Amino acid sequence: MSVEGNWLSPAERAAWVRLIAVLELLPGALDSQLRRDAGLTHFDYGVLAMLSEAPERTLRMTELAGYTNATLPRLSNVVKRLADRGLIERHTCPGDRRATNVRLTEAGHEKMVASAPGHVDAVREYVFDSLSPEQVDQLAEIAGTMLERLDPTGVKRPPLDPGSV
Amino acid sequence: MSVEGNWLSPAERAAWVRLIAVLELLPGALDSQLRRDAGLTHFDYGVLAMLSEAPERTLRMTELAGYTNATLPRLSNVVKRLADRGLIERHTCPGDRRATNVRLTEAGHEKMVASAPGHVDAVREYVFDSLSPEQVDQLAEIAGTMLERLDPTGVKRPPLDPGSV
DNA sequence: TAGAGTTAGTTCAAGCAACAACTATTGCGC
DNA sequence: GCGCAATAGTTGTTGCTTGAACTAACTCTA
Repeated sequence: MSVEGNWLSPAERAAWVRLIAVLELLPGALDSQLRRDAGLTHFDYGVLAMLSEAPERTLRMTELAGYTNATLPRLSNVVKRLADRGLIERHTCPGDRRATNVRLTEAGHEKMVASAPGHVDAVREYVFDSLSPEQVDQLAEIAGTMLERLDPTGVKRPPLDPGSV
Repeated sequence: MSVEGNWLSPAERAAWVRLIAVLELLPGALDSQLRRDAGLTHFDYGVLAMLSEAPERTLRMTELAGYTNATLPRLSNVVKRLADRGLIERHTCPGDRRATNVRLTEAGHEKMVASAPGHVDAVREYVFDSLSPEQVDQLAEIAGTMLERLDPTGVKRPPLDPGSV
């Protein structure tokens, strides 16, 4: 590139090219597995997973958008499609009629139960099987640090209850 | 989720939810900066960067697709758009008339020189500024390990010359 | 209790990506 | 040499994401 100035160091560059490649390849790999085995996008799966952990299996659109790191328009379309398939329901909130509560249906819950194991296997295969326990902790630390820059307000982090995937 | 079986450990789950969030947010953040400041997608930028490091600033389509982790149809469209803007040129390879050689033009090189510093700043801001040198090495190691699972043949790794971003 | 401003969500147009089908060129076997 | 398979790219269709309006509902203030 021959541009002077504050360039990346060799160590940073090595980390960067690999991170970029992971960013490009991992989402596609996860999408392929879920789409093939469950007919779901990885993002769809995340929506269902968040709902399945929420109290009453219900969340408000804005809250759900925050947890899934999505914009509201994007979530709106995804939720519409999932509702058409009967996996979730939409109810206007009685208290605030601007708001919409999204609820996981029984069919949606069964879908999760059926598709989760295969997805977990894929996550293990692509990510955790080849990492040492120390590396898992390092990854959590590093990704958490990045998140504080990417989402400084921290709005977009779920309660971190149990069992997300 | 209440599904028995080989679930993720708490440590793995902590790493996973953070990694997922980074996967969702970082590409968008990089895209926004480049689109706003340079009128380029992050993928566009990667294409130009790869070309700027190649000998003669020229690469074959298939080779370039490998380096940028893209499918050939996707690259074909991107290259067409970049060529329309005068940033690259396409030449049928004299030796093998099936093949297309893509070359960075002088305008394309100037575009890189103009937009690289701002992009590097963004990369620093989102990723490296808040990581220790040890974490940078750990990240390189971890991402490299994942890549071996995601791209076992290793086809998709560039020569790792100097100055990629 | 109006009116201004804010919040929640949907919809619309434009652009990009994935997958499949297609063309053109090359190389190999007989 | 002739024909078949493999290689290198392109094109076209469909679906999804994004960003910008737009509607509806709520709140705060005068």
